[in-house]
Amino acid sequence: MKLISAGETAANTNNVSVEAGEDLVRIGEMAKKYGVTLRTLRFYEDKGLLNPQRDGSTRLYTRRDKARLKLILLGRKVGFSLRDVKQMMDLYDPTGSNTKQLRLALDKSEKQLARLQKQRALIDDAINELSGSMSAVRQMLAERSVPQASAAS
Amino acid sequence: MKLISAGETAANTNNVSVEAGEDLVRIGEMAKKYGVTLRTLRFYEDKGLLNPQRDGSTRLYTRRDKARLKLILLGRKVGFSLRDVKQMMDLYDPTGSNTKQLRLALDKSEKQLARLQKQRALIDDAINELSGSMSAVRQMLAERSVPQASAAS
DNA sequence: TATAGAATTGACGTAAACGTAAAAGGCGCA
DNA sequence: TGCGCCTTTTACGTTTACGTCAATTCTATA
Repeated sequence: MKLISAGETAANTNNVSVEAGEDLVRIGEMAKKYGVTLRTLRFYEDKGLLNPQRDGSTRLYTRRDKARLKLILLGRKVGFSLRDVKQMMDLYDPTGSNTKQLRLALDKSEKQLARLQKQRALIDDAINELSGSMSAVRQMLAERSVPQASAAS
Repeated sequence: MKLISAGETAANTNNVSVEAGEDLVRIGEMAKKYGVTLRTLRFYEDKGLLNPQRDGSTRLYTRRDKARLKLILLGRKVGFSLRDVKQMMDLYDPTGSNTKQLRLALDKSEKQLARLQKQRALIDDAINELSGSMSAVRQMLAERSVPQASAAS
């Protein structure tokens, strides 16, 4: 219902990867490929973690975006917040040695490792506490189901 | 600025525990005693987990409330939600054997234990993954700081 | 060309456990 | 009588990572 010049139409329609073997994918394929939802990809973009190209309004993800997404997912897996991930990725400079980025990543990793170990300890505590009260409860239930032979000791 | 009968005033003022050795405490003391905030106590009450008496509008916590609060805190410590805690406490019947309550508690505990163990496994994974990438990063930084004698393998 | 299937932006909703004012009432004490 | 402290209720704010519509537009295909 909108008139578009033939040139534009020809350039944008159909064949998605026309410029090079750039291997561009749209959001649906991207989501499927990495097991995330469309919402997630848009959210990451909104937070400045991804920057897909656009064909008109359609997002086109390059292999650069794929690499970044992999990093994001790894980061999330080990418990980094998206802020942390962004902060680390923002330091990436394709022309430099990225020493600063690596140092930051190492620094954050050490802290996160400490957090994880603390969490582990907390969970262990909880497990122990819970196991303890569970056997107490089992005790009570057992005594209750055998009301005979009680009274002493 | 509001007229209150002398009787009421005499009955409500000053000495808080006048009825018996009931050992009633107000919210401030209660909070201090258990290391929680006022907001938390009111929140728990709002959620039906606590039911302090009232002296006018002032909350007065009995030892029953203290026992319940201890349970709540224990529950939170081992990872139960307030909903879970409430569900279990709601089954408490001071006249019965509470078998149902114990069974429910045991059931929930088993599930929670499973969750905790799963979490522990996840954290272990994360720790391993993180340690791995940390040593990789350390590698890169080490190579970078010794740029001499490079080129071959 | 009609229609189903993607994709877009925008915006409110969710979960959990409180935090944080705001405005006001009641208490003892000097 | 004024001050300061404790307490009350009400209600919106916080955090994180999205979920879930809704209204539209685009695109491919039959």
